[in-house]
Amino acid sequence: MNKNDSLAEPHRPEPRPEGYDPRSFTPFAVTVDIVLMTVVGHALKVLLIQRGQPPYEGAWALPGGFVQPEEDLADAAARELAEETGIEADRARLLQLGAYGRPGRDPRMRVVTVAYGAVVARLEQAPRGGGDAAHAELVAVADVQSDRLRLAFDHRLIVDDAVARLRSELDTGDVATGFCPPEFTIRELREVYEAILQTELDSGNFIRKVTRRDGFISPTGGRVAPGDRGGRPATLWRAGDPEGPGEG
Amino acid sequence: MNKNDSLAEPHRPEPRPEGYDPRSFTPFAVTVDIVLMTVVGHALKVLLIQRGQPPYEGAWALPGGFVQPEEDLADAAARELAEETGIEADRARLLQLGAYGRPGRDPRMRVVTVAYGAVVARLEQAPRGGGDAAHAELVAVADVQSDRLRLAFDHRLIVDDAVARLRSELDTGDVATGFCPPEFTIRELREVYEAILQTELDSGNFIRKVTRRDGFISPTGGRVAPGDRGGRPATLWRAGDPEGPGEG
DNA sequence: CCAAAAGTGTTCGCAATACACCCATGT
DNA sequence: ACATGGGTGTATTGCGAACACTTTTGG
Repeated sequence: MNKNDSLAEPHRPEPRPEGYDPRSFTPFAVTVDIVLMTVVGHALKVLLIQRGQPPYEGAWALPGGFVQPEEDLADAAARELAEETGIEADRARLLQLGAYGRPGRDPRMRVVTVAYGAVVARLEQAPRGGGDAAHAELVAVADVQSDRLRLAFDHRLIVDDAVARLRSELDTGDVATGFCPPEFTIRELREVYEAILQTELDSGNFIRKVTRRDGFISPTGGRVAPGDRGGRPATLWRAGDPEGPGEG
Repeated sequence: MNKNDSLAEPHRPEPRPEGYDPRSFTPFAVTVDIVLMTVVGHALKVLLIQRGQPPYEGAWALPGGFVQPEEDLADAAARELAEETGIEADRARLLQLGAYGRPGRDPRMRVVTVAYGAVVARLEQAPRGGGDAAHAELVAVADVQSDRLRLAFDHRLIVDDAVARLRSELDTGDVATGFCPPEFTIRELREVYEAILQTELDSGNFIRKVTRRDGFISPTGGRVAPGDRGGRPATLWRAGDPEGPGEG
């Protein structure tokens, strides 16, 4: 607390209000961690990788890796996403969640990680990326939050924050359509909401709500054939404005 | 995009899904930057420091500094706040805004900064901290956003993000009371809203709105004498629940 | 008594909810 | 005909905006 005790501070004589002395700093490792989320059936799932070596051997961890020397944080997130899952950034929506840097969060070294949420359309099974045989799996968020799974580092915290952020952005942001394929029915969109919020929503009211929201979704003109048991064919929609920015 | 081209990557042979190889990483400088915000009169203000040396000599910058080796990010923010402004963390509300790490954002070196918003009760003049004579000033956010002031690094972006976040948290979070002293009238609280949102709010409706919100404010029992021109005396309030967590 | 500021009541319109109802299809 | 799912109409309710009104003070 007191700025006069200078125990473990390497080269930092005193505070510099004009910024800092660029020659004297303690180096950190900076990584990005990806919270890849998708909705399968009635469950929100997150991609985790089971660790095969210490620390936290056997525990589940978020995919991630080092930020490269000449790379922006968002670019690093996109690259790690592609490398570790095979999903190119244009198939996912990335949003920064925040930075996590508690000392000791990685027992090996001082690491600050910047967490990114990645929203992708229904993945039925965990993608295999990078050409390695690590055990990646799409895990229900409920299993994480009920402590049925042991998560490495502070990744439980990061997942909790990601889910909270996702819920809060559902009604205001454009995140929800990211869980749907390029063309989708309102039923699919509603099931995304229901999986994330863990509630049942009234179909009719939901239709009005999302169609009224300006610039949120727009009809493609197409329709989709009903299922085996009949029913009126559903309208197809895409994210964003009719000719607006997005799917062009 | 292809993991086989390894051009500018120093010691990173291939992606490691189990996390990363702790021996091979590129070191970053990690700093915290503080967006100290306060409401003075009808204006939202932010604390900036005029730089006396290159780069960005003469431009205005956010206070901030390096994260220490054994320090959490939030602790670093609290320490920098105290060192550079003399404001102890218990007088301010700190909230993490996000990480900024574009390559080249600091021409001297690769720096990732974690920005923190700090909300404090009315500061009439810029606090002087740290024992140095740097020129610190409380600047109207309007002056920043109208480009009347030149900001260093990507600090304009950070200020914009901070203000946007502040506005969005006004209606849901507890930020607003942070701009008020420990005991305050609803008029003071309303003036905070008006300064931040740049609107006029109906007094009567505002009273109902904030008093109805659960756990937001509670009466202290005290009243305050009216001004020179008379008027009914106002009730005094404090943040949080009656005996709840906060002011005790 | 009048002005000023705090706080309450009253009305109106909008938006969310509940739910009935019609539409288009398969069997 | 009937079941099934898509979509609209309608009544109710709760909340916020606008604003009139009451309360409590100073001059």
